[in-house]
Amino acid sequence: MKPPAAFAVLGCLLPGPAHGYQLGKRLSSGLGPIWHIAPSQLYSLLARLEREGLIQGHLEPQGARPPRRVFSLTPAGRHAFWDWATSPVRHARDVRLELLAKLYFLHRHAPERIPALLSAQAVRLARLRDRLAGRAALPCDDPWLGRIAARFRLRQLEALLCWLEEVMICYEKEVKSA
Amino acid sequence: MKPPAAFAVLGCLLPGPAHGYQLGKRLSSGLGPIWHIAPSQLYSLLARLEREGLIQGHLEPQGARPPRRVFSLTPAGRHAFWDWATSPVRHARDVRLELLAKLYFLHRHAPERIPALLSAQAVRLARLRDRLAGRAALPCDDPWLGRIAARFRLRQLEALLCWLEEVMICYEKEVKSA
DNA sequence: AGAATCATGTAAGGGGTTACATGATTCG
DNA sequence: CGAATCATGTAACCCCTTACATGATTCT
Repeated sequence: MKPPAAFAVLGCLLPGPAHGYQLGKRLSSGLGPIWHIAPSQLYSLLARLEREGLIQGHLEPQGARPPRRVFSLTPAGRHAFWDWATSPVRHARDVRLELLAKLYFLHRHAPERIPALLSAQAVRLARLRDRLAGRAALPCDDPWLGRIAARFRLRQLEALLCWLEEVMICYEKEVKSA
Repeated sequence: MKPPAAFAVLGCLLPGPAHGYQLGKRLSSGLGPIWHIAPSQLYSLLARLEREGLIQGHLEPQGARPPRRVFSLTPAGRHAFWDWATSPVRHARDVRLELLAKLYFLHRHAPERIPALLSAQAVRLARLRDRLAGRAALPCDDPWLGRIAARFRLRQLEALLCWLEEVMICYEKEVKSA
C-alpha cells in the first residue's frame, strides 16, 4: 500500500474512532493545505482500508437518522501507520517538471521563444513567492506544520527562481556561441 | 487536455510522422530521464489523441509483416502543442510533500521520533545530492536539457536539505520551550 | 423559509503503473 | 539456435478529480 492519502486517513484515526464525515473534517483542518482529499476519495479509501483489514467499521444507529459507519484502527492498521510515518521517503527518479518538457521542445523547435517563456514564468513565480514571504505560516490546525510547510514552499520557489535565472544565462551562452 | 505526457507525444511528432514504436524511442531518448512514458500508456494516449482530432493515423502496409499505424499531427494538434509549449505552468496549490505529512503526524503523536526521521532523510538526500553533483548532466539526446535538468534536481535537493536543517532547528526550539 | 452543513456515497473519466500476450525479424 | 528488439496492444489496478444524488438537520 503506497498512497500517502491512505496513511493520512489512518493517522487521523489515531486520536480515536470516527465516521467518514468526521475524518473529512480532521483531514482538512489538519492536513488541509498540504494534502486535500475529496469526500469521494475518502469514502473509497475507507472501503479499501477496511477490505485490507487496516481499519474496522461498525454501524452506529442514530435513531431517526440513517446510521453512521464508525471506523477504528485495527492493530494491523496501527502498525502499518507507524511503519510509514517513521521511514524516510524515496526521491522519485523522474524529474517530471512540466516546464522542463516545454523547454526541451522549444529548444529544439523554437529556441527564440525560450526567453519569453522563462520571463513569464519568472514573473508568476516571483509574485507567488512575494505573497508567500508575507505570511509566516499556512493555515492549519497545527501551527508548527503551517510554519514548516510555508518555509518549504518558499525555499522551493526560491530554488526554482534561481534555477530559472541560471537557465536564462545558460541559454544566452548557447545563442552567442551559435 | 492537461497531461504533459500527451503534449510530449505531440511534440515528438513535430519532426514528422511516426508509428508508436518510433515515438516510444523518440520519447525515451529525448525526454528520457525527465518523463518516462510506458508503451501501454503511449498507445492509449495515441488512441485518445486521435479521438480528439489532434493526431491522425493511417495504416502503412509492410508486406509480410502486419501493417504499422503511422501518426501525424493535425493542424489542431499542432496548434494545441504550441499553445501548451509557450504558456507558463501553474504552480500547484497543495504542497503534497509526503515527508510533510509524516512530520505532521509525528509532531502530534510521537514528536520524539522526529529527529530520527529527519536525519535519516537528510542522509539519504545528501547521498543523492553528492552523486548528482558529480555528473554535470543527465543522459539524454539533448545535452542542454540534460544539463538544465541536472541543475534543477541539484538545486531542488539543496533546497530540501536546507529546509530539513531548518526544521530540525525549529523542532529543537519547540522542545526547549516546552 | 431558505441556506448551510451533516452524512454517505455513485459514476465517469483521466493519469499512471505493472504484468502479460503475440508474433515477426535480426543479431551474435 | 537463442536472445534482443521490432511492433502493437489488453487487462487490471491505483491515485485522484469533478460532478451528481439523496435526504436529514440546524442555523439565520
